Amino acid sequence: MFQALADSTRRAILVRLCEGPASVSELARPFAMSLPAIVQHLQVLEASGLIRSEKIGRVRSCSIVPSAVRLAEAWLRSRRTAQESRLDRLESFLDSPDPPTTPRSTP
Amino acid sequence: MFQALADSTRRAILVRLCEGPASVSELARPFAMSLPAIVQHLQVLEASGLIRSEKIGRVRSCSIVPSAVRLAEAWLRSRRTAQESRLDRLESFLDSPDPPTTPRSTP
DNA sequence: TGAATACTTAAGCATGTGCTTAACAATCAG
DNA sequence: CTGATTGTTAAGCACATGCTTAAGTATTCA
Repeated sequence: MFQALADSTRRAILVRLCEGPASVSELARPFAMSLPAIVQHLQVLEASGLIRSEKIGRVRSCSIVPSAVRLAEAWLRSRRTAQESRLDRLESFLDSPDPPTTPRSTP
Repeated sequence: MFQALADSTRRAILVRLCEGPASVSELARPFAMSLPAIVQHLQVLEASGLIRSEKIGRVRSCSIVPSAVRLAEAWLRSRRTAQESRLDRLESFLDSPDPPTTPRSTP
């Protein structure tokens, strides 16, 4: 999933899809890149679960999967909060003027 | 940055660093991988801004940069909320029983 | 000083990734 | 049916990535 997010073209496609579903050629339009290249990016995005797509007639409509984005977000948040709560514990330890567990007195 | 997050070894290193700073060989210990390989991963992580490191004597101490993690998180959140607010607007549009801007009557 | 520790640098290699072109479906419009 | 539109498949190529080993450098300790 982070692998899928690692490419700037794919991120740009995601940004576009935030505005609503789009077809393959619609997604390809802004890029100076062949259509098969875009299709490959879409395959990576779909394999990662970040988007889904459905083919109706000859046009494939792609849309974002918010729950997948939320998943990546949650991973990062849990890393960050783990780190921050560690800092908080350290801070409160350093701030505590006279911890009862420490026999030494503050000079 | 997402590029740096794309590798599972690097993500595992980040998870480890959430528990506090660590030296290079300390970070390398859990992995069945040569030390230079780990150093390369650390270079990628540091170049992306996700970690920083400082060499004291002969040991390099690495630690996480929470603000960078927050940045990646914010990117994902803004994508997700953009998408969700779009859905909300659609929903409220569909729910509105009689929009005053629409001249047609509901049959 | 001399050996052990803790990295660092450099070179090389296998595999993965992002792109291309060319050729092939499949569907819709006239 | 014809031909334009929309996408798909396949092959191939250049470069990036993740690893390795071998040979350094710097720092600490006995």
